Amino acid sequence: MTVSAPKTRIQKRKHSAILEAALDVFSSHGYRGSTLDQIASAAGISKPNLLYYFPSKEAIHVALLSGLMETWLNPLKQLNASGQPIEEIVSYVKQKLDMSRRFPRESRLFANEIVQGAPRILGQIKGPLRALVAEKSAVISNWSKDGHIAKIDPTHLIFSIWATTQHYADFDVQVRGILDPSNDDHFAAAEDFLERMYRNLLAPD
Amino acid sequence: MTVSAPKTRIQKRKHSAILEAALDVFSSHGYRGSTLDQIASAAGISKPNLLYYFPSKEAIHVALLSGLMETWLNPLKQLNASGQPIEEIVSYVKQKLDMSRRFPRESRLFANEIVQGAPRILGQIKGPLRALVAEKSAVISNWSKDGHIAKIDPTHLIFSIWATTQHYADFDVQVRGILDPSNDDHFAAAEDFLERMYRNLLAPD
DNA sequence: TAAACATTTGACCAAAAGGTCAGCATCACG
DNA sequence: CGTGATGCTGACCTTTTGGTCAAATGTTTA
Repeated sequence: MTVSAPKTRIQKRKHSAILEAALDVFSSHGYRGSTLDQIASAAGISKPNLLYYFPSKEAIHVALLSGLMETWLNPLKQLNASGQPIEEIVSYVKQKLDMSRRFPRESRLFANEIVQGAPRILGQIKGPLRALVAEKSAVISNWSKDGHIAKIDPTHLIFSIWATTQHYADFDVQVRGILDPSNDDHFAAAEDFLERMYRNLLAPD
Repeated sequence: MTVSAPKTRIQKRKHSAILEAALDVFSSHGYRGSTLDQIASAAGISKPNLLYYFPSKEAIHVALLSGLMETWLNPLKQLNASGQPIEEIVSYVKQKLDMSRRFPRESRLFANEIVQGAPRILGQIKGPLRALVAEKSAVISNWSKDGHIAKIDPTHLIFSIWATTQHYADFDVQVRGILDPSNDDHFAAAEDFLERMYRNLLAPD
């Protein structure tokens, strides 16, 4: 069904046009709130044509999620056990915040999915994500043990980084509704705040 | 239509039964993902009966959201300008975390709504919530100015508290998928972590 | 260029879902 | 205990939506 391996030029173009449109639609209305007609229309094609490239609505959603999972995990993968501990973590925070700024749709896509129980990516969470967090938690734990950073729970540290950075993408309307709407660049202030927070937290006792 | 002011005993009971059921359903599937049949069934009544008490699906959703908004804002309202600054803020963090533990459905209801652009409560966000945040930000700013706490951006402080505490309700499946699933009480560890993080952040320079 | 293959779509289908309504059941109260 | 108000439901309606299909159009290549 051309799903797994697009071959021709036209297939590649349509494939990515559909995924781009689907990202737009799914991220702003959630899975159930999105319709094939919306996605097709956003991609500039007809609904049957859409279903020529993907066998079902769910297949599009799954393709999006698993295709983006890698991108999403990448910053954490880069956390380097041989680097400067505090700089490594602060750099991770900044990268995550930057992803919220540059890829808010991707963040909201995952947020929508997870808030509703992650029915389609629970496996990825309990598998690769869990393993990655375990690995990097161990790295952070060692930094704690060696006195390079304060003794904190590494997993909850990671959770807090996800929460504080993704907040600016996932709850964007709330952030904008509360801050001065004319000021579009709340990310600079957010970065200052978060850098300070994590440096204070991590400074060894 | 009995919507605004339930009178009889039976109306009161059914009204709250419906809202309770709707909270369950809406919070786990989102607005579009929930059906009147699901809600009716969860409330133990028929769909026409449900529509006897509420004029529409949307009316139920709106009733839920606005009814819960007050509860949701309450902890922040209690932030006392005359109290001990750091203790006031730490206490706010603990209260918010406790709400995530005790009322995860309510948290997810709002999360679902806001991630999708808050179509039904944007007014409440730009109105009462914005005003409350402005008021309490001013309080925190004064504490900074008077040297009782570090000089940090008060609004981003509030955002970070919302993000880190609500994370444990909104992204519950992810948290459970990553932590040891047999250990059900990650809230204790979360509280230790967050208390430490905010005390370190707020300690005056 | 013509056969083989790929792409596209209008028309259609069945199921799901929000909502209506006429009439039956039940309750409160004089 | 009778009557008016309140509560309840099966049957039905309409719209939306995911998905199918035969036929038409476009592209590739021997």
